[in-house]
Amino acid sequence: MSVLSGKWKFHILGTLIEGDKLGFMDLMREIEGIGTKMLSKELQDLEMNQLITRTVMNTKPVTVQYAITKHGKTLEPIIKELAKWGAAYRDSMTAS
Amino acid sequence: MSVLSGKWKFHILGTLIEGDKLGFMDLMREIEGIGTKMLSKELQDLEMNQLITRTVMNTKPVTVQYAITKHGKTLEPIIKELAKWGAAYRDSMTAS
DNA sequence: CAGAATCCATGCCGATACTG
DNA sequence: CAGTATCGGCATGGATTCTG
Repeated sequence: MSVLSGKWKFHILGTLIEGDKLGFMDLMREIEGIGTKMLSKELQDLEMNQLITRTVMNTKPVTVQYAITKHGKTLEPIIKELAKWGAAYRDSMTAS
Repeated sequence: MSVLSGKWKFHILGTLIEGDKLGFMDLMREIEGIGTKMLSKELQDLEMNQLITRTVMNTKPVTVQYAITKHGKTLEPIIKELAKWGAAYRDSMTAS
């Protein structure tokens, strides 16, 4: 299941699930810490695996929209669980 | 949530959840493909994060038992989901 | 059996600069 | 805006060997 490898895949998918239809810059802003290279690479991976779609708009400064596919949505419960678990995990660590 | 990074963490956790109390060799056999270095390293990671326990037995050739902790069990639903998803994903790819 | 140690290849991932 | 190109560091992870 190396489909979900990479530091950012889950985060990207999560962001895309919440806010449908996001542009490149939107993702950059939401994810915080990722660079253009990583983002575009991860995006390509996800597109290849048909978890997201990439749509180039015919506007002036050129915009692109990324969105979750039906297939990608099947990951929603997992991502939600993962997010919950992550939060709970952090809490339990506050015994520092 | 880089706690779950590394290629094998999920697989190890999954194996440990199904078959409670496994030795080093058991894991090697179950996981197939992993080497002693990776296995012991991942195991240490997981122990540090308190997801598994490591118990050294006082037997002749020395055996060690690894087991899931209560904390680790909270990951069970996620791992199960992930496994299901992985299977479904593979199926959907059989449109090659 | 359990694992640490060593050596080494791959590639992940980051910063910066450049293109359409 | 949305990337690609390039350079390079550092971590990941594999094969093999060695220890208690």
